[in-house]
Amino acid sequence: MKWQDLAQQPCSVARTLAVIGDRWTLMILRDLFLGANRFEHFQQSLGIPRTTLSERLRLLEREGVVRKLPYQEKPTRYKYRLTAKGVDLYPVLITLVQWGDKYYAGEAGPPVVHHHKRCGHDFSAVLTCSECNGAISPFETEPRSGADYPGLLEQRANIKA
Amino acid sequence: MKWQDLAQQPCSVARTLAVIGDRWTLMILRDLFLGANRFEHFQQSLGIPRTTLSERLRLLEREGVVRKLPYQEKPTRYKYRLTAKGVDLYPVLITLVQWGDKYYAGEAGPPVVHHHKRCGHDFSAVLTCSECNGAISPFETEPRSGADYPGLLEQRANIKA
DNA sequence: ATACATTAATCTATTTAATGGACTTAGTAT
DNA sequence: ATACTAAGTCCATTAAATAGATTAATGTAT
Repeated sequence: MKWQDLAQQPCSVARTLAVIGDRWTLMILRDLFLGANRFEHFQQSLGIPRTTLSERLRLLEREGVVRKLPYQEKPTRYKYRLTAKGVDLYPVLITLVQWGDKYYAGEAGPPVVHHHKRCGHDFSAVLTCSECNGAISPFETEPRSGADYPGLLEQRANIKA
Repeated sequence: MKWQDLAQQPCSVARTLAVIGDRWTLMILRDLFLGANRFEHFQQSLGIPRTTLSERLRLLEREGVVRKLPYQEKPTRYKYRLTAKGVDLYPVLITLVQWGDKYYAGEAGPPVVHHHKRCGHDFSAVLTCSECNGAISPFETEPRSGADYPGLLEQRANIKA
């Protein structure tokens, strides 16, 4: 099965990965969250091949994750800015960072720390429940089929331990 | 620049993506969190080429994200189980799901909802600050260079708006 | 004027990775 | 004996990634 076909599945992970589930794309998003916004910035910061960068930016723009904005005339040149939809990927990037910090930081500690300007402390992000505000542990949650997808999980449930 | 070289960078995003930053790998992790654990499960559930699946599982095992456990003798056959390190990827998967739910669920609503057994409600996950417990907005945070990486961000800071 | 510099790409040839299908191995069931 | 299962591996084909050169539209320095 080809990759693209997976994106047609009724699965929010698959659909999300069809847009951003690529190493370079996620690195571009990292740079965007750190303030980079121009083609040359991404290219130099990441060493990404120009063709690949061009193709990825086009996809992100088509999907409304970034928007091209002119920053000068004659010749008109564009920078890339995260849209609201793009900014909504912040939790994905933060959770990726934290896993890397925990398992791959080594002796030197995390290369980047995250500061919460509101409270004035360096923080780590904690997943909490929208309903009870308690911290979420994967052992206390379970996936359930959505209203319009009866039996979706049951299909996978005939899985032996 | 090749992919692998990026993983050498002092960046927790890059290092994390070197392990799990691949579409198939993240889909395999999705299946693991839904309870799948055998080679044939992943292959049939995802339609992934067997060579690719084999290679990805080997990498996940090598990195300690999953562990191979025998589930029968004669012939000995193995299933895959998330390690503690693997379970720690739960926040990544949940945030990916939620972004997909928000932007790609369509009319029918999310295909899967997440239930918090502890409080008895379907929930969405909210990122909160470990220090003040407030919800985290990307507009109220800033990245700072880690103690042993002075100037790391400043290198990227000569970026014009 | 001419040459050089910038920026954002694109074009092309080469290298690398993904894909699909058949095959293997060790055992069980008919 | 034959068929079947599970977890892979092997191999030929196809697609994607990569590196390097080139382009286009300007502006700046000599």
